[in-house]
Amino acid sequence: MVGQRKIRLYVTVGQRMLRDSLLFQLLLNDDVELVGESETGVDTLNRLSATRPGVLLIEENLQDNDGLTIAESALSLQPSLSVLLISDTPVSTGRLAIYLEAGIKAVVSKHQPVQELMKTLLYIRNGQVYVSARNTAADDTPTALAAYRALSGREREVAHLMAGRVPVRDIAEQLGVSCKTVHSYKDRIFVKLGFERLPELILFMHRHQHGATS
Amino acid sequence: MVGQRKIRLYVTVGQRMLRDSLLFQLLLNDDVELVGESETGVDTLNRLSATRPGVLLIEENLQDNDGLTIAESALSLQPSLSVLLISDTPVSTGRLAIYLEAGIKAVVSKHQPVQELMKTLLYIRNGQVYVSARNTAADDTPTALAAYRALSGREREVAHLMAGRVPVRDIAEQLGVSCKTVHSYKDRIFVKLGFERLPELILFMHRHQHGATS
DNA sequence: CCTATTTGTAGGAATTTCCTACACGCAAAA
DNA sequence: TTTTGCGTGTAGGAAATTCCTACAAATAGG
Repeated sequence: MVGQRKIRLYVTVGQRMLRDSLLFQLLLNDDVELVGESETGVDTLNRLSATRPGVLLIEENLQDNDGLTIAESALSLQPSLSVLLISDTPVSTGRLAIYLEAGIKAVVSKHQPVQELMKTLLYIRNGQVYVSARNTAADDTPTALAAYRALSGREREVAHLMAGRVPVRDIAEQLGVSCKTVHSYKDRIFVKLGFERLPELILFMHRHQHGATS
Repeated sequence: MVGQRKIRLYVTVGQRMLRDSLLFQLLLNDDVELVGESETGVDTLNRLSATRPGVLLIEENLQDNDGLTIAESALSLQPSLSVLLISDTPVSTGRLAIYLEAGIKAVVSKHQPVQELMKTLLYIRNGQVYVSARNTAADDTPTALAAYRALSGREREVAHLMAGRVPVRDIAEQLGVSCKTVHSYKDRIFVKLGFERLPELILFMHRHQHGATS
């Protein structure tokens, strides 16, 4: 009962590289269904009625227009649309208020981690507004960090080894337990930290100096 | 014998969102070992000798400096370094020449697909220079597209269904073959198109109108 | 017409994912 | 203090996935 129906997603991001890497991330989630993508605002508006997205993920600064304007037009065309704006800079409370006023459901800045984007997307899927806890400063994985500190000894060992890309088999051997046990640790670690795939853990461990392999 | 030793990668990208999503991509490859990351050029230079990367992936336009300058400094500090520059705009032949002159191994623009980045990274890992085929215009998955057209009938059917997130089991049933067979198709499709994970296929199919699931 | 490759089909082994289980210890509640 | 309960170390099972290998029929090139 995580989420009811699929998220019909439309993505408007100018640069292909960012759009692609965002989409690769987002599409890993089964609930995300891509219904369209554009580089520009006008193109987005043109294709809106044909694609009928539930969520529009759109950059604030587009080549041809600004995202806010496009979002407003889109909302007038299709009021049920949930708009998630990606801003280039951290969002001040004042700006945020303006956005919300305009009917935008959430704003994520490019200075926030990608995971934030997915999280926000999941939140606003049903038309709810979502304001992330502290999106002003360089907050960063505060949740994950707290969770990490709460890991048990064994879990940390495994987390460390996994982040160093040590194969499960070797970890099991080193710790003198069965592979199954290692997998259990892995599962628990991922659940506790809220991660889905190895790169997330690697990156996290690296960033918190817990990952030094050698 | 795909690649000899691991790629010791240092990433300098200003915006967290882009950096993260690029890293998530790149770290999916076992051969990539992240040794450091920075948002700024000076920070990169400071940490260079401590991290000793083999490849420096750096944005052209940094907040504090321009990537080219930083790259040149980095190269004088550590001549064995392979620098991969990420430019904001498509790269003209002239600019490319200047970059190569400066000792940069390759340039990828943000208007190119992410896969291009990984491909390039793999190419330059051993110090070779890599100039992608046509990086001027909106080329785009020309390889994959050609490969797609060369898929056999059965393969296309499976590709289509998989892109629509139909479970393997259901595909097998629909086509009246065993799950194993479907997996074989899947493997072949991925090999032929040069993809690694489902989102790539989904995106590709979507972009070429082959993915419409009703 | 004959060899070489592609295509449709599938099996096996190793790994991974997702659950469930369960004893033990420590901590809070009674 | 005795009980109840949650977290931790440990592991098993089922299903799915990945990575190979196999092999006959179809087909394309000579």
